Amino acid sequence: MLASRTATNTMISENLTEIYQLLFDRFGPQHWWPGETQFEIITGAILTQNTNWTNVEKAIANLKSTHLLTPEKLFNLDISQLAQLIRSAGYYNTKAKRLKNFLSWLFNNHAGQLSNLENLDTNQLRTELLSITGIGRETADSILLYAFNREIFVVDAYTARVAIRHGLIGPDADYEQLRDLFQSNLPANSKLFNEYHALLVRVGKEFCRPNPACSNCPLEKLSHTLDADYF
DNA sequence: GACCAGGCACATC
DNA sequence: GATGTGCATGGT
Repeated sequence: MLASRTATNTMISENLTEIYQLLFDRFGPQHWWPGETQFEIITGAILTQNTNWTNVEKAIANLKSTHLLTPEKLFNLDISQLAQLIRSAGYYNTKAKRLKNFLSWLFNNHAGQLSNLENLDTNQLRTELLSITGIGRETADSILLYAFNREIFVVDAYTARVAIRHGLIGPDADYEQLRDLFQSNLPANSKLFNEYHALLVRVGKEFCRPNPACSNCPLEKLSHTLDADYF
């Protein structure tokens, strides 16, 4: 049992490495997360929930052009004004509240300083982020990886689709099982996790779509690709 | 006009 | 615990 389990895990590691190489060879570095500051990355992570990134870019451009993209400025900004500035990102009333929730937590618990969060260990920071209404697992993990360079693998709809379609995990895997798949079978390296997740989003957008089946996908060469019965 | 996009909380069963 | 629904803009 132990031997077969070890062999299986080794195969998964090899498959994950092969996938990474195929994606990186095709697409090259993705330069994620797009954002000049830690706070811009965090803001983008909340604004991009179930939303196309181009819509988020417009909202962030508004916050930048009005010189409001700092924790202090947004914390003091009227929520209805914030909602209007981020309108293009969709769900703008909901997301204005969520940004405010994050900022209230930051100011009430950490003196409004992102630098104070660097002192928290990854598990504690993750737990605290998840306690904020409007910050779920993907958003928390995006913040941990892309804003704080923590060794957390971000799971999203693309990650799940690629992993399930290529037989790396069963079709009913939940978020934490998917995160564990990558974190337990890859070296704990935030640079690798950063690039890997970005590449999965890239291949998911361009090829690994629900329908029709992919064509000319860089992962066609994988030997363990399943028929697309799961989607 | 339909469908999709780098989710999440909440109600209901 | 699983399932359904509201939230909303902008591109294809």
